[in-house]
Amino acid sequence: MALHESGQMYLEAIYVLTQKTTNIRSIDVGAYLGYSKPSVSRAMGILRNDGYITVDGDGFISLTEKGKDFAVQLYERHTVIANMLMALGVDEDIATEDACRIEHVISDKSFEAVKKHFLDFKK
Amino acid sequence: MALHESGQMYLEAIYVLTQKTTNIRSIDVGAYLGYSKPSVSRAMGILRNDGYITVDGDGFISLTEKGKDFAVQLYERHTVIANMLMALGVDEDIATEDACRIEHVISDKSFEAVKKHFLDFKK
DNA sequence: CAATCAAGTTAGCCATCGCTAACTGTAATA
DNA sequence: TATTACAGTTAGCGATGGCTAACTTGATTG
Repeated sequence: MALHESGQMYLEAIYVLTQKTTNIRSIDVGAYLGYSKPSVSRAMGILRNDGYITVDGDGFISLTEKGKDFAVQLYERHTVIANMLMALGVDEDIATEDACRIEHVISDKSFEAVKKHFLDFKK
Repeated sequence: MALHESGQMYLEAIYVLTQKTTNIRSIDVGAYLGYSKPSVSRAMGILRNDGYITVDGDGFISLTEKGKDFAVQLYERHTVIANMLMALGVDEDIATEDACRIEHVISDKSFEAVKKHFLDFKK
């Protein structure tokens, strides 16, 4: 099954946290996103069930190949969109919030077009 | 109450239809959006309740001042975002679909920044 | 050793927003 | 006039995805 928007948010959070620290657990994901334990628990069940993450006996979360591929793509979208907005003069916090929402709804084609333009624009 | 994303979609549809034809009814909105009669009926109830539209005895829908202001803003976002994507080489149908989703999630500040850049870029 | 705390899960509520089925009421038509 | 068609509404289902309350379980600590 394809990931819904909320699943993508959780996956990206896991990826970001994994870059900073090793040994990530559900509680850390919840703290990062500002969500309750049961919400995270359910989401982790779905991500695990769909093969995006694995969870070991101590509750530590790892991204599978599939999960990491997806998260890396999402995170690239996030950073490109946020950087583009900031380059146009938008404050970092607003650019980040907007990137968080736009990254889930923009098509591959539009994203690639925006990215290409932004790279040219920076020159 | 602030309009949710679906309410914004209905409002924009009403606005677009009103530009083309007068005497718009729920059935036309449903046909335009591809939604069922009950879905439109509920949405119209919410828009009417929140003061975005009025509905006369024959079921004809009119935008209130508040509704029109909102719809015009939304539609401007839609056209600017779609035109921008097309200017970057995205096909019209994809640009339109993406604009439909992005217009509901982008902040005022980011939209204004994108719009300004796009106007400069066109020169 | 008992009490407490931390992490996770289960059960179940609520809102949004699609849907179908089935009803009402009015207008057109055979 | 009786029937049919059309527009709208009501009732209620199902998915997503937040939440609280309350439980389990294991580790820590007084």
